[in-house]
Amino acid sequence: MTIHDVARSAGVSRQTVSRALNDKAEIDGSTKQRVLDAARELGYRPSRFARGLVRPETTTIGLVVPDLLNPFFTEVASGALEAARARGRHVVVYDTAGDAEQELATLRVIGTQVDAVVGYFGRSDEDLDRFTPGIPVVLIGREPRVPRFSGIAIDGEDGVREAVAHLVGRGHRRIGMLDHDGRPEPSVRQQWFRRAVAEHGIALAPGWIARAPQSVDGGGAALATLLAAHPDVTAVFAFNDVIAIGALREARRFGLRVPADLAVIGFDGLALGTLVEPELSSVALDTRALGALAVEQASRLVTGAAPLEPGELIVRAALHLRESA
Amino acid sequence: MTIHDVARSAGVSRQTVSRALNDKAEIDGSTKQRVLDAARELGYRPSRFARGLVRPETTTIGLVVPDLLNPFFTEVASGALEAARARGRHVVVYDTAGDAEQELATLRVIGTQVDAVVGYFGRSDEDLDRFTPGIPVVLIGREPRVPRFSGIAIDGEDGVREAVAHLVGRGHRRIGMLDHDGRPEPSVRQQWFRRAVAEHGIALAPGWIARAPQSVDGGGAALATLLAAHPDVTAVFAFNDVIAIGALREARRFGLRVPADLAVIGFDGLALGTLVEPELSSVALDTRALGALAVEQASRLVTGAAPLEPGELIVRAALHLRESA
DNA sequence: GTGAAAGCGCTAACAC
DNA sequence: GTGTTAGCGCTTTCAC
Repeated sequence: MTIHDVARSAGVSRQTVSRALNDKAEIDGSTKQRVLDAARELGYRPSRFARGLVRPETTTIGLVVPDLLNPFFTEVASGALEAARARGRHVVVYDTAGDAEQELATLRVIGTQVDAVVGYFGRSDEDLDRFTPGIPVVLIGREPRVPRFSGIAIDGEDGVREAVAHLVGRGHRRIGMLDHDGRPEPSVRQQWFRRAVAEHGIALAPGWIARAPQSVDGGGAALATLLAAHPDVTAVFAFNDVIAIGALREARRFGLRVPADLAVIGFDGLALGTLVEPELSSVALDTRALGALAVEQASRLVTGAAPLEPGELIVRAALHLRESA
Repeated sequence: MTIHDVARSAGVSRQTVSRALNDKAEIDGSTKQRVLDAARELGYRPSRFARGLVRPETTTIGLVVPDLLNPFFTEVASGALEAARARGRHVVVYDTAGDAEQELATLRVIGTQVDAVVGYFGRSDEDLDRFTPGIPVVLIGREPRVPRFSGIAIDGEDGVREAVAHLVGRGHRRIGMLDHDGRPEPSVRQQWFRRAVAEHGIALAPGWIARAPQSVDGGGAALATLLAAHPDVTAVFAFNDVIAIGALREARRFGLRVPADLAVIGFDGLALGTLVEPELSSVALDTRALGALAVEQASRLVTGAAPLEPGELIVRAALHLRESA
C-alpha cells in the first residue's frame, strides 16, 4: 500500500496524491477530494521513513530511566517532555527496570532509532560509547568520562551543608545517613554529608551510614538497621526523598514522632514530599530542569548548534524546610 | 555526511561500508577496520529513515497523557512501556498538559510520526478521527464512538458497590462524593456511586457531590466545599486517589480524624495510597494493565494480527481496604 | 493544474 | 571479498 496505489485508484499521478495529502495549493478542488476519498477507501498511510528521508526534520531524543514509577524519574521525564515539546522534538522513553541486561538491549536498539540519548545509565561510559554509535549522549547526574559525552551535573554540596547546619542548629549531634546502595563505593551525596558534619566537629563512626535500595521499602529497612546500631540517633539525612519517605513510615512503626524524636531530611525535593505526614524537609533540586537541560543540550548537539557551556549544565540544590526537620 | 562519504574516505564501495557497519560476515578484517576508523573519524551516523525504509519496520506507538506527573498516568505509562519493550515496540510519550490546544498540536504531529496512538484524550472522537489519518487509535477508559477506534474499558461498578456496601456496613449513611470536574456532565463513576447508594435507600440531595480538578489541591478544596454544605458528612468516596489524598490532607487541617470522624475511599488503587497516613482505601484498578492492554491492542491493529476481543479489553476494579475506611 | 524525472541514504540482490 | 545495480516510498524540481 503505497502512494502509487492511491494514485492508480484515483486515476492521477503520485505527485498529485502527494499534493492532495499535504494540502498543497496547486491542485483542483475536485481532484483533491477524489484523491482523499481514494486514500481513505484504501486505508492508505504514508511511510514515516520515506517522508523522513526527504524531509528530515523531526529529531527524536531517547530518554533512558531505570524506573519511571520512581517519582524522581517521573519528574525528570516530565521536564524532558515539556522541553522537547517546546522545541518540536520527540522523546522516546525507555524504562530499563534498573537491569543491566535490559539496559544493554535498550542501547543496542536505541542507536538506530533516535538521534540522541539522554538519561540515567548503570553501564560504564565505555559500554555506552560502544553501543551509541556516533550520536550525542547526555548523562544526568553523572560526570562523563568520554569526550563525546555531555553531562548535567548536580551540585548539592551547599544544600547538604545547609541541611546539616540546620540540624546542628537544632541541637542534633547524633546524625545518621541512609545512603543509596546502588554502587559499591559511597555516593557523592555521602561525601557531601561527611564533609558537612565534619565541619561541625562531628565524627562519623561506622554504623552511622546505612545503605538502602532506592525504594520506599528500602528506606524503611535502612532506618531499621540504623536504629539497631544506634538507637540514640536523633536525626537522619537520606540519599533521596523516596528513601526518606520510607524512613518516615518506619519511624512511625517504631513509635517515633517526627521531628520530635527523629528529624528527617531528604534529597531531591519531590512534590511527593508534600503529600506525606509530616511533610518532608528536603535538599531540593529542580528535577524538571534536569530533564529539560538534558533535552536542550542533546537537541543542540544533534543540530550542531552551540552547545551549552559546562557552567550552564549544573543544577544546584537548596534546603527546603517543611515539617520533618 | 552519508555512507558515500565514508566509502570514499576509506577507498571502498558503499556496500562495503554497509557490511562493515552492520557486522556482516563477508568482509575482510582489515577492510572492516579501515571502514570503521573512517566512519568514526568523519563522525558518520547512519540515517534512521533510510534504514527504516529498507529494513523491517519497527512500529512506534504514541502514548498521549494529559499529565505524566499525575501518578495514575505514570502507572499507565509504565505498563505501556513494559508491554512495548516485551514486544519490541517503541513508545513515544506525549504530555498534553491537559490543554486542548496542546493536544491538537500533538495530534497533528503524531499522525506522521507513529504507527498507532493510544491514551487519554480530551478532544471528541470526531476531532481525533480527523487528525489521526488512518492509523489505529486506542482510547483508554473511554468508549470509542468511531468504528475505526478501539477502547480499553474500565468497569468499576462492582468495586464501587463494594465500597459503598462497606461504608454502609460500618454505619455510614451520610456519604458524599468528590467527583472530577473535567467535563460538564457527571462522571461515569458518579453514576456508579449514585446507583450504589440508592441500593441502600440513601437519597443524594444536592450538595453531596462536590466537584474537583484532578489534583491533590483540588481534592482538598472539594472536601472543604462538601464540609461547608454538609458538616455532618461521615464518609466520602472520591473520583480517584489523587483527589482522595487531597481530601485526606484537608481533613487533617479541619482536625478530622480519618477514619474515625471521616472515612475516605478513593479509586484507582495507586501505589501512592500506601505512602500516605492513614493508608488509603481504594477501589483498585490494575493501572499498568490499562497501559499494557492498550499497547497490545495497538500493536495487533498495526500488524494486522487478530485484535483482542471486547471481552478482553476490560479492566475491572475491586475494593482494597487499607486504613482510611 | 498536472505529470515526468530526479533523487533522499540505505541495503538486498547479484555480479565479478 | 568486493563492487555494481536496483529499488524502498516519498517530495521536490521542472516541464507541459
